[in-house]
Amino acid sequence: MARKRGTSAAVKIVDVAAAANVAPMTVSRVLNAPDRVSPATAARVREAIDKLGYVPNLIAGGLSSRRSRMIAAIVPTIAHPLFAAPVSAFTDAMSQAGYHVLLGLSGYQEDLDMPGLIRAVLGRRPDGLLLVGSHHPPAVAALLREAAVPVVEMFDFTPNPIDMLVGFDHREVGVEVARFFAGRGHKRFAVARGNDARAVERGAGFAATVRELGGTLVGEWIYSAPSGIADGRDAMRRLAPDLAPATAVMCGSDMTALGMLTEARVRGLAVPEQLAICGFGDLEVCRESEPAITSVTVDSAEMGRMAARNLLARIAGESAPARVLMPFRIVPRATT
Amino acid sequence: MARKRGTSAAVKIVDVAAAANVAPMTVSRVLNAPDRVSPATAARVREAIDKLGYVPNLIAGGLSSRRSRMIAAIVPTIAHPLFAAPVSAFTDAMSQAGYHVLLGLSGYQEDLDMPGLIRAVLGRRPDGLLLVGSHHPPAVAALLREAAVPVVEMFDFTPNPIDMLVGFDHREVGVEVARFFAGRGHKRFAVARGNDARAVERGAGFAATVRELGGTLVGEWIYSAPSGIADGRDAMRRLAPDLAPATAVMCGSDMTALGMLTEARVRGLAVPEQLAICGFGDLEVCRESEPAITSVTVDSAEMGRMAARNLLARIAGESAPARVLMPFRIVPRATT
DNA sequence: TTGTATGCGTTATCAA
DNA sequence: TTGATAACGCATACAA
Repeated sequence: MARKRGTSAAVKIVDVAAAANVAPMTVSRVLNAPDRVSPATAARVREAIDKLGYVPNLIAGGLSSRRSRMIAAIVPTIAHPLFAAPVSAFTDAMSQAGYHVLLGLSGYQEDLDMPGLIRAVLGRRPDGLLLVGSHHPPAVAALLREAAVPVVEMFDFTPNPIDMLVGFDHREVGVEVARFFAGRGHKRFAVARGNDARAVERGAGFAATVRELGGTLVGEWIYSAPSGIADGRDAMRRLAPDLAPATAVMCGSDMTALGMLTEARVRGLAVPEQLAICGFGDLEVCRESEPAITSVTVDSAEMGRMAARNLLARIAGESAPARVLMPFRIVPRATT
Repeated sequence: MARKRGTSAAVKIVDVAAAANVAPMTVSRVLNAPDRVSPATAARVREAIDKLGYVPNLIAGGLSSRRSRMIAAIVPTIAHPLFAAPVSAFTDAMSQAGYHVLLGLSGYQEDLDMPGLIRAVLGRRPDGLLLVGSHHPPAVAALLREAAVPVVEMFDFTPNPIDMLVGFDHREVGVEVARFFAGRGHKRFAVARGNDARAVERGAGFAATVRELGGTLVGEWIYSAPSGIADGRDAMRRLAPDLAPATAVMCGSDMTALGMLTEARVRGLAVPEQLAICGFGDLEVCRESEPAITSVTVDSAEMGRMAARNLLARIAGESAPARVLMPFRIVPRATT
């Protein structure tokens, strides 16, 4: 014996096996495949487990079975409610299925070493990955494809997912918001949005549709993601000179929308008469503000659960759709 | 050979060792203790690592070294910004130290099987635990003490932590808010808060101090945590009959405060003349609302980093303070 | 500075 | 239905 490690007082599978007068393998089966053990021995084993307070070592189990029962979730931030909701739903669904979620925060900085983050996480040999967003450096997709691990991307809807995708079409959101405004007679439009890829797409769809419908884009204000209320107030201050006569603004998020609404009130601008506002995300802040803010809603909890379902199916070797397009809907409220 | 497992195509430490003409142990050292390897061989090994795309299996490493380099974070919810900020900061700090964070969502339901959640997480053999909040079922503390794993509790300040504690004194917050209001001449007070343990403490401190100072608690509205804007609007509707003459309200969170402010505006109540409002958390929503809302601020990002620092110190075998009391401060704004 | 032997705690596989 | 055995891929302890 060439080692002198600290004798772990922790109870192991052999201890349980000894206490129950069975082989370790039988204990393992009681835990992982109960139907392959006779009820009598299973009961005896469970008794021993309880008596000894045995907590199976999933690290050892993972090494042996080559299944870690962990999922890595790579998220730009959990501090924005837009992401917190689907990530929570995803985590809950995974927990119920017996998986644990490793949280990786990628931030919004371009200089973050995303491939490094992915590599670090792959060292844990996760059974699957959740990526929030679909705009990664090319090295990331290569890394993941090579690792041959199931991946779901969530939030975006792009043509060539790394593996699977659950999201919605941000460009189409912009298109629909423009149509919604136009349908209410608006001719003048503006945008206040973040510089993240999704907001860029929504902005592009909006601008293109505005042109198509013969409207005018009178102003555009771009801030750094993630969006806050201050960004909306700021946008209002910058865009104010261009907002008369009546203009309809698409905001990058509900936070931005609330900020614009707040600043509009301060400036005595009539909403929606002089300024119509549409947010994005349908957060509580929109529903409960006064006036209530029109917003684009998407069932983000369902999106998280769907991502979990598809990932679990793929892990189980079942088929799962490569791309799931989630619906969205504009909820008209008092700001339009 | 009694097995026929799938021949893993994955590159392992022996493959790198062969490619670099060294022993596997040398490769391990290049990765975990570079100063114990000569620069020449280290360079050769790194080259092999890059060429083969070797990603060390941390599960195997963890089993061998008995250090998982994982931390489990048990949080009621990440969907509330009050928790999202410190948990983000904690996760960032841990990532920088080479640790991964396992996310466990405990929710607010009493019926959640918290001991079960803890046991499941302990199966991963985390090197440490972060618990948000200090009000656990007794079984949880027993479980964790027995596991002999470093634990930090965050957010509360209680006399007998399981292990370590970084938080602030919620009762004292209530006391200070009452004094703050009284110092501005208020005699009539009300509370709108959640039913979670921390809000209960703040409410108790507030009520006791109000009595002590000869004021009157004219109303109290309690909702289910976590708090939202709707809870604040609701509170305003319920408390309205009791709010004349001028009353000062302590809210359970900034969301509640924003809701009350919104509903007060709808009802034409003058703020702060007829109704003074103080929130809790100092979220952006307070700073950027109009009027800006007075709130209690605590550096929650620093709290998360501090929790990470202390946990890392303890893991490294260094000493770390058992209890760290974080300061808080009332930020007077336009609602008081 | 580098290498060798061994075990970390579990599960897949085959045999009984 | 149960058991014996050999990996799983790496790092510790010790030797050279």
